[in-house]
Amino acid sequence: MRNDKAVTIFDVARLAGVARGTVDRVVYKRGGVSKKTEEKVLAAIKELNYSANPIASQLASKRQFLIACLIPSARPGEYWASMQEGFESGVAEIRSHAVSLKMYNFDSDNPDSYRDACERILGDKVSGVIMNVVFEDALRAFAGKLEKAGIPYAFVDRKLDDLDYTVYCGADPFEAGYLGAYLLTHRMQVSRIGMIRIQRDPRGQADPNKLRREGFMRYLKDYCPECKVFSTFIPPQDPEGTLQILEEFTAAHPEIRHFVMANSRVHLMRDFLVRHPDPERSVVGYDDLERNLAMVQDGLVEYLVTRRTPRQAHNAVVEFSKCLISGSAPAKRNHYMHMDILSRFNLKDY
Amino acid sequence: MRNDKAVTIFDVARLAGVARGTVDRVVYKRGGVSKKTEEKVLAAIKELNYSANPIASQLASKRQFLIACLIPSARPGEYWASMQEGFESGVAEIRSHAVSLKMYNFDSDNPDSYRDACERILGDKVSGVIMNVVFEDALRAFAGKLEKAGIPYAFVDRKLDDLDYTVYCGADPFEAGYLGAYLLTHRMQVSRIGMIRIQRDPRGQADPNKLRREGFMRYLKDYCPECKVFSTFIPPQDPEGTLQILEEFTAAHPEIRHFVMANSRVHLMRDFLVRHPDPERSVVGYDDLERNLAMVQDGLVEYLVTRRTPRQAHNAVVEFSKCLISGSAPAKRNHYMHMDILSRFNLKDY
DNA sequence: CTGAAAGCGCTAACAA
DNA sequence: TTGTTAGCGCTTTCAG
Repeated sequence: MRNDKAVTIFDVARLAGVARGTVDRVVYKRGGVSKKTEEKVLAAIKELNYSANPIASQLASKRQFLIACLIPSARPGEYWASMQEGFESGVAEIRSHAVSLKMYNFDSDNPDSYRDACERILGDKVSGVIMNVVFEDALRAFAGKLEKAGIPYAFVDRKLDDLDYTVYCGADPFEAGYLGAYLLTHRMQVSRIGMIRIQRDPRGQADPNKLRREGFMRYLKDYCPECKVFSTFIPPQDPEGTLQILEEFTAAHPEIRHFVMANSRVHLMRDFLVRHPDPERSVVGYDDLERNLAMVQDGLVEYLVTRRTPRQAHNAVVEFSKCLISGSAPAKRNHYMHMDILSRFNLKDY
Repeated sequence: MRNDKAVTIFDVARLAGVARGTVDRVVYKRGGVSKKTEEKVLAAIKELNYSANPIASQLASKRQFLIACLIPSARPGEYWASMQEGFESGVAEIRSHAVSLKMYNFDSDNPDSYRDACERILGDKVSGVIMNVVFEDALRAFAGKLEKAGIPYAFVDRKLDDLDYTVYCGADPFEAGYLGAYLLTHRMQVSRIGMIRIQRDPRGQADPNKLRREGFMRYLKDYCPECKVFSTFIPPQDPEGTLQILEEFTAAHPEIRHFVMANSRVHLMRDFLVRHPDPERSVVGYDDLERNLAMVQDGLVEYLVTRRTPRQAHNAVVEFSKCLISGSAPAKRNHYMHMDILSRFNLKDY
């Protein structure tokens, strides 16, 4: 089983009666080989069960791959920042210096800055692009251009199913929503739930948490049909305003003790929760931002539903790189990640 | 930041005014270099911020590493089988053909077969050993011999803290126990818990789940001090006997609706649970065996506390290999894994 | 103690 | 269309 280790390109060449260069041409489908020789080589490869030594290949070829990462800019600790971390640890894993990354950040509230970043990518002649779904229409236009230019692209976290992406790494948002509702309600009698949402200035942006909310509502329909959900919207950049809105909301609905935030910013509730302690209250949030984890640690959030954001990104660059390096389609195109449940007692080492 | 990519051993040699071979000797502390030259080389390395290209290094050195895996033999689907899977996927990740694995299985009920396997390893002149803790005394003796022979070893899952292992990958069993008690009791009024244990023929075997049980009890002490735990023991190889014991146990304690199995075999309760359905009952188990996952899927077990067994093993061989290849101590010696909570609604893609 | 040189298995440019 | 050859960056043996 491990004796195939000895099989080199040289053995194949000898058996096929050709030069090493020719074998190489066949292996990498570089063309310029007669049908007949190709068959001989292929036969020899099969017979010897040859597969190229990636180490040697790496060393000899000075090929460089530049992967463009197209994601919103973020401050440290925000969602997109941990995604960026994941990208970087991904290239670290494929230790070969053959792959490098370039960030193309844009303002997630500004489609023009997005289009701008796309243009820069097209101008830079990168080998591939990893991205998320933010502005759907602009994304479709960009993907079209990439395909025309023969540049492959991959999705992290969210994807558009009908596009011709190379790989995808992410979790099912509908299921995440479903799970969140389970965690918020099981073992309890819950008749009212407060759903806190974020005021957004959409400008063509796809609603990023729609599917999560749908999953959440679906669970209720399936298991707590009598349960009612009341929503309110808070301004993400305005702690004062947020506090006030939450106070008004809870004053108007004093019977609500169960809250959910389907977006990644349950930490925005912190002030409110700290000021109005209530042992009967239960809060479920999403995503493994530092500040969210701290909420769980401090007992303000009971459950956090998440997948490892950095790992998702990490996997994406690893898988995508493999495709680029090998020049072939991935063994598995869609990599769905398991959803993690985080509580106060399994937070360590996450 | 990426321009250090150009720095080769040649640059260092030139700057230090020595031959490449000398630089190599210094880098790998192979000795035979005068203090003075060594300093020059070290200075040059620091100045250029040189670090060896692992790809080239790999290719040039024909070193081979054979890692011995010392774990109990297992049938497919059992705990040790998934650990073995993880080992194998680990070597697959370090694609370099420099590392290979050899399994040394023993009968987990038979210390003699264990000692036998140890002897075989010693005879085979392996480069390193990955193992778990089963027979503590015999293990200590073996570890001593390994140290004497200069063979490094790593632990997966469980470890003995006072031994001089190279790396460890696993999860904290005490915490796992603590978490399990939380999941079994929170949001509920629980005053009695049934703990199902396995009848074992110890013969010098360390009790593998002691710490888990301690963690479990500790949680109760901290959060449900009035809660009482009743134990019973079932025979692992005897479904009839198991059923009968469980029936007797529950007949004797009809008020118990909360059960825990701290070992990896909650699936042994399946028959009983199926025959005596009870929507009020709650069961918590451990470890991600296929058959346990099926119990969760079928609603027989409410929560499973686990870490990815194969991943643990996978990480162990990857980390251990890195140490072997680089010949140096690991950056991080203890790799603690986060504990996963598995429920019916986040089972997919695990 | 140190330098020189022959590869490791593969790629790519150049000849033929 | 195919063969030849000079490296990739490092290790290791053999002289000196």
